[in-house]
Amino acid sequence: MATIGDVARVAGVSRSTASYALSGKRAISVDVRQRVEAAVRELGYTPNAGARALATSQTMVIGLLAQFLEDEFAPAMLQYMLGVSTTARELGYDILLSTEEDGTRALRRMTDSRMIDGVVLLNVAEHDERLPVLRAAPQPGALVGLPADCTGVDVFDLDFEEAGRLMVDHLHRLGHRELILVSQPEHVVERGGAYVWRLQNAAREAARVRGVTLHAVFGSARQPEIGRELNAVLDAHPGATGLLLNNEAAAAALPTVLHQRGLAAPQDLSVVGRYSDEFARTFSLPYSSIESAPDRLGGMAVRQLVRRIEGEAGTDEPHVVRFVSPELVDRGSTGAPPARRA
Amino acid sequence: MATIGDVARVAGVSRSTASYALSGKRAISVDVRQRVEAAVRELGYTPNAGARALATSQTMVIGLLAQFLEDEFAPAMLQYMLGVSTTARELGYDILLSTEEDGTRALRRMTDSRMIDGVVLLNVAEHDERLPVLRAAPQPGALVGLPADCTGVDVFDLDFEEAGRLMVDHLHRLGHRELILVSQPEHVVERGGAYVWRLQNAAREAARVRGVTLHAVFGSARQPEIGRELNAVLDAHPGATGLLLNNEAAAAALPTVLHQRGLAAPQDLSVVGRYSDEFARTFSLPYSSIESAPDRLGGMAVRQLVRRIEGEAGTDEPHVVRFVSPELVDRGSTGAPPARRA
DNA sequence: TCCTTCGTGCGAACCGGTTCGACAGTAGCG
DNA sequence: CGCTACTGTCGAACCGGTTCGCACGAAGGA
Repeated sequence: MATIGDVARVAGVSRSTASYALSGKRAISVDVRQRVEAAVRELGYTPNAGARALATSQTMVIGLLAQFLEDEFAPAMLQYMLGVSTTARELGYDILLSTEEDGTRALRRMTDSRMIDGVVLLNVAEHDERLPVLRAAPQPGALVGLPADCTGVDVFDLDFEEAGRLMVDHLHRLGHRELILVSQPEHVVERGGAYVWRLQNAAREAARVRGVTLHAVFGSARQPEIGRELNAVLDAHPGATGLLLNNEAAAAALPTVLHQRGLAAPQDLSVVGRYSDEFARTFSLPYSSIESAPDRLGGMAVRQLVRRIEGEAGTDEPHVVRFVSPELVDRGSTGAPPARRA
Repeated sequence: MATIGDVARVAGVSRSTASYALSGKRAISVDVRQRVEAAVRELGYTPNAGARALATSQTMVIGLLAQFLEDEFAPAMLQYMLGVSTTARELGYDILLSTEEDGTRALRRMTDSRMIDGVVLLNVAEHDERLPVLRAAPQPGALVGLPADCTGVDVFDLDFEEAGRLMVDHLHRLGHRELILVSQPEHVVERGGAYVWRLQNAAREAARVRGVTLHAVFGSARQPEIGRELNAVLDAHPGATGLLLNNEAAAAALPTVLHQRGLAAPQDLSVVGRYSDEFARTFSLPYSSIESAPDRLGGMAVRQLVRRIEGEAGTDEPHVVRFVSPELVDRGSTGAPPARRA
């Protein structure tokens, strides 16, 4: 494999001159530059990443810590990963991926051995074990997901509170007065998935303010349990005319459930979900939903991370906590409440 | 950040001695070794990955080239990625992930700049553009998916021919004489997804031998199209009593379709799919299926790749092409054909 | 004409590891 | 007792880049 020494020799210059000719960090005569470039082409030279990392202490690699927790919807995680990966590549960075259960160990390995210039943490929990490790590391980090303590990191998340309000307000405005909210499993919350209750509490509060009855339940993450639970909760609240879903499995199961019960949305029941458009397309879910924008969030995290890595954001520049405003994608599953549910 | 020089100084030895004490590649007195180890702990020393890579020309990183092609089921790809990732970690390797559309460029970048010791290619097509690049690279490669030309690489794939035969034989043995096979979209085949017709042709041949009628169709990768197509093909062949699915979207859509038509499996229709158990669990698909074992395939590819990287498999050792035998996971969706389809 | 300045290129040091060869000191052996 | 063998350590070189300081020649100004 050709080294810069080979390039220099073929071009008839010194190694340092070859380096400068390629980086452009010093003035080089056109003649020499062209000779160097010709040598590069002739030899098929590509700089050795390890050597460059050693010399510049820049790896041009970003760590991506994904964790696939039980009862969280794996395909959703994939969307975040893709958002991070494609944006990173646009900015010239590669991705070192970890899917280890023990995220702290993976993070420590990556940062301590200086394999990466910065790191993106996905699916950050309320009290995430990885955060102390990240704060102790010399590399900057960006999070997707809102922890209790945001010091020292840049944070991006969907505004789940606003999402909860939006769901309730939307149906209230259409005339609904009794709603059901199906969240993700309760132990996801207990594990630190704060977004579940962030949405739920805000929805509750909005319902209270509007004088709307809201039945909030936790649903399973799998069929057939979630199907049974949906049936049960619809049985339990025959007066409810709107269904809010903050649970991918519930959304995927709902078509069958509604069909079994002979219900149609929005004629008999208005439905609003909270998931990504990609998810909706893959499973062709016909429900209006709050776009969770995983690719966008992942992209934002990477962009900010790269700004910090490249020092455009001075180390002193305050860290950001940015919430993406939820947007309701109308797929026609909401309307005026029926006089009486079938 | 502490370097091995710092460790050496604190331990009162030379850099080389510190290095040997840690690697164990030469005899070191217990006294010195303990002093070095103490210094490591005191300073929190971790070797710099770039420097080590430069010195040893081993990065302990494996490239993972995933491509998310249109109309291929993304969550399935994720399962392969997870299989690769977890096995790599078990063997001490990290994963450099590329999801670029232009796989050749990503591959060239990774190999030429020596960021990786080897590479796993997912979703390999019949005539995959990445293969010439891989063969020209100094690093070994392992594929998941069967290309036309396997020289110079290790190949792992599900035995799709056997899978096709197994599906047909299984239903034939139960007494079925007219079957429908729904494959993935035709343009997936045209793009080089040979596994589609490998299964289909073998199923056709098995049907011919057994005297079974087989209606083979290509299905869409999305709802609602695939739902309509399933209805149409069931309408078109009222005598068919068995349904074979080599199409994740079709499997996901089938529960609703069957419900709409008032059919139940296996009473009215026997169903056999071809997807992973993980997929079945996530969407709670009640159909028996040929396990596509993505995690296992990914793991096998990595294991073989690491053997080559670490030279256990001499460079001369012949490359392997290994097919995983399909296994039918019985979820109770097949049985004797009904006297007459409802 | 002499001195300064600028444009170019070179040599050497450095990044942080690993590894080879040399060399004391000690043990083993006849 | 002298020779060999082995153990344990060190110094130096090397991996392949980048970057700093310096030198040299030509151009420009006084």
